[in-house]
Amino acid sequence: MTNTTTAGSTIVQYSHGQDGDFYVPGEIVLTQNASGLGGNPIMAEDQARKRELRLQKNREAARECRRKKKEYIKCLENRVAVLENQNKALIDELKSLKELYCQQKAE
DNA sequence: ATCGCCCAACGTCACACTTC
DNA sequence: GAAGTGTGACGTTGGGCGAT
Repeated sequence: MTNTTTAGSTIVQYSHGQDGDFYVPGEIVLTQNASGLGGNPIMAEDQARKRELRLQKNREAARECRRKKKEYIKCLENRVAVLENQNKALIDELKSLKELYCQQKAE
């Protein structure tokens, strides 16, 4: 599976490998940032490298964030199931206690 | 076969919050 | 206060599935 995403003026491609996703960087487009650095190619390259690093970290952070969210939702669903069972049991108990009470009252 | 719709997963951006 | 981190919002993609 491959994916291509356009974000602003950059093109990002990624694919699913055996060990998860691997990143295939597209052409790095240097816009006004490069000229803002006085056109220094080393500084621009450094900026681009920093940006790639930040994007990669954020990509992993987003994955982890989604994983945690899914886990949290599963936890909540489990809790709902447990509470529903408890509620059912308490209703049953109340019902039998009421019946017992009515029987004793009739005697 | 293909079209349209829905869903899950993804990457990126923006922004709030935390850490140093 | 700058750098790092977590997360909501958004747009994109591919796969599944029913209708035609």
